[in-house]
Amino acid sequence: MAGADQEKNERAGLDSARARVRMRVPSVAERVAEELRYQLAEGFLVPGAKLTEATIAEDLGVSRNTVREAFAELAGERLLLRQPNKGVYVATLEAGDIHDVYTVRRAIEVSSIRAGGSPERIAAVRAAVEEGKRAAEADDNEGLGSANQHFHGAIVALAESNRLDTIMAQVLAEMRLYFHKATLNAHFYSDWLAENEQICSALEAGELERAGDLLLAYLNRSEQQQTAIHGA
Amino acid sequence: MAGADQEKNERAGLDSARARVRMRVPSVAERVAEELRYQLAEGFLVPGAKLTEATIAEDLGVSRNTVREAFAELAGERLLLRQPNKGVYVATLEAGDIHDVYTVRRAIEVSSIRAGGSPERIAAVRAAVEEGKRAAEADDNEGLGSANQHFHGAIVALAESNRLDTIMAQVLAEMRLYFHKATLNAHFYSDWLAENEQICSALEAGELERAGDLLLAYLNRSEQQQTAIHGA
DNA sequence: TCTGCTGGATTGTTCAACAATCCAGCGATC
DNA sequence: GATCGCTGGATTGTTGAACAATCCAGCAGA
Repeated sequence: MAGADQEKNERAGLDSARARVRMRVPSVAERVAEELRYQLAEGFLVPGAKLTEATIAEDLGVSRNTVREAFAELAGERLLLRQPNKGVYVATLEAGDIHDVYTVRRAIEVSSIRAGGSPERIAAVRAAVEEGKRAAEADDNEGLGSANQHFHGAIVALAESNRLDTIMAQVLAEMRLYFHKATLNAHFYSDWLAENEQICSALEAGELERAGDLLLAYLNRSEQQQTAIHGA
Repeated sequence: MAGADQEKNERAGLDSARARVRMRVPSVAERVAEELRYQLAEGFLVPGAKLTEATIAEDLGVSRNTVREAFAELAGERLLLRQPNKGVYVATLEAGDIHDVYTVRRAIEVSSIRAGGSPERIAAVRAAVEEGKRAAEADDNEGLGSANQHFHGAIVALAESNRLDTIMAQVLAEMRLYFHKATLNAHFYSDWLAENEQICSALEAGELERAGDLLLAYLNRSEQQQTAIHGA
């Protein structure tokens, strides 16, 4: 979910014996942002809804200024839209946004898979594929969705780039917000479950070009489907 | 500079006759962020420098809370680093950051150029190349740097993706901060001036694969050079 | 030399206030 | 009846002050 944040206490340089872990105590503003992110992902807050500073502040028992800080963060992630002097609204799908999001995904996912990755990272991709299979067997729609996100997240993680990871996390958060569950009718799943398997196999076999092509084809098709469902 | 922001008043949907332009009056916090971005790009604030809220607030004649908001924005862009309870510092180059940044650039630049673009967008790339030539003739080091940034920005703009554009703008801002002028010794320039020309020609000729390969090679070499100069 | 304390400085957060802006409603006018 | 202008209420933008929490450097003492 908020996978974009937890790498802040990365310390490649090990301090002698025990690496002091720097006990992460999120600030209040961060916790507010986290809570809002959660509500957005879960569909409590639907696109277009207006968020009033005072209301949220009171609901969460924090100061209006703190809420403001959280808003700024989420606006930076494109989850909220700030309209000066009017208020902040949950982001809505504008014309071209679907294409835009998929353009980003094509860029970073295909590039990542084409460069390959360490065995551990590849294993993580495999794990996501298996996770999807298990969810399918268990008829767990919820689980299928997140398995798919894990799959694509793991692909980007191949590149071992913090920046790409956070970009991907943000894009996935956007997609969760826009395409919330509704569009995940089970008839899609059979398609990409098999396809993820294929992509993963190609990756494991070192056929990076083919893996990239398959992934690209998938993303193109997925964009078409989403565009067909929601407006252009 | 802050090319990441001005597209906020985009209105594809034209309102009947006169499109109301929505007179952009940046909020105070935004102006503070803008000022800091400027000072960062210009080298007034060097990596590692500490920014004290109260000081900046007084210097710019704004409230501490407002400075805080600006800090949050810049921290989101990775230009500042927030260390809880300690303060905010100008971002410094950590181990692996160079590779990380170039990984992002490879992903989005190569992907963008491989997909080609409209004639107008291609013309913009050409314009950046010519801008570089002129700067070279005039021995304008400053101009050479920004021409190069325009070139790579124009390449990403081929994809016509707001999201990719802002990502690229942020990456370029990071590079301005880290590699500020110092590393731009003129002997590099002859290299990539000719190379930009080649890439642009290939693009104009529709030889997208070749253009992508050239660009990729350039980015790899550039990464090596930067890594050689700064630490790993 | 190490330990532990302590005071000062800075950040994190809250609160209250006020200016600026927007919006809906409501007459007044043509 | 539609348009214009006003007005009042609500919300945002920004400020200033306050206080708790945290960090850090310096210092006293073992």
